[in-house]
Amino acid sequence: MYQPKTPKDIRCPLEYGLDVFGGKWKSRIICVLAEKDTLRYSALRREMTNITDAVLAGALKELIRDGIIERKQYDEIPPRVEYRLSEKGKSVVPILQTICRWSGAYHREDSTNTLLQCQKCDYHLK
Amino acid sequence: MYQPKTPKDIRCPLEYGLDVFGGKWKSRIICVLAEKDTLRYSALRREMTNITDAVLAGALKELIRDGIIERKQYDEIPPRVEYRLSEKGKSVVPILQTICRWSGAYHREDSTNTLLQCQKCDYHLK
DNA sequence: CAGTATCCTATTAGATACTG
DNA sequence: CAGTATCTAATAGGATACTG
Repeated sequence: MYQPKTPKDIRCPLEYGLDVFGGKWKSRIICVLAEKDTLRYSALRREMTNITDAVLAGALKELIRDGIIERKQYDEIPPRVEYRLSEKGKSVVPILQTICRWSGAYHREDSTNTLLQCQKCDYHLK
Repeated sequence: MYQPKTPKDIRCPLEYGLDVFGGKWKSRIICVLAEKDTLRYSALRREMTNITDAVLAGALKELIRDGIIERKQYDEIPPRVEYRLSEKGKSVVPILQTICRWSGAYHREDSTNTLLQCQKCDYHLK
């Protein structure tokens, strides 16, 4: 997990937003949860393809801290933890779709390297 | 300037978009150029407050490569170079404003640490 | 003036092993 | 199962000096 020594100088709302859903994994996590609604930790990791636990757990913590996703823990054995978007989290989805739609015109898929979870995204863009 | 060894796995339009205007400086540069229209290198650096040449020049190169800004060089002495948003660059401004508007509800300014160039942004949010 | 070149640090991301 | 603890690697970002 990562922890900056200096508390990150976020100096305007725009920078705050880009920090909340920027980075390599956060937007993917939000997209997957937007589609699947509720996922257990292991299912979420499977959807992400190639993320490691250290990185996934770190990203989830930040998303929880920023109020984007909610974590619900069931005290069972074996343990069960479910993740889903909060209302705030759901409110960023249209923004991500807007970015996606804007980029769609410029980012032509080389077909060898496209995310499965973005087929939904492409569908919405038609 | 920075140059990744592996060519960055951008796997969907969303990731492309976040790459184009994400990072610490790119969105600021776009905002400043959206407001000032055309700026020389030195004026742009002045607007950014605390950016170094190495970092500014690197960010500008990426923005040019991605077609967001245009560079016009006048062969004078002393040299003059002007930067401005391309049409593609102008088309991202509404997206940045959307993010800004979304974040505005959550990012409460601590007033000690707010960007000058975001006063315009705040103005638009009223 | 408008950058490059070089070196350095901080942060992000990844690999691997381990645990309640 | 759902993580944490460590360690390492890659990269974004920064400081400083220099140049056509």
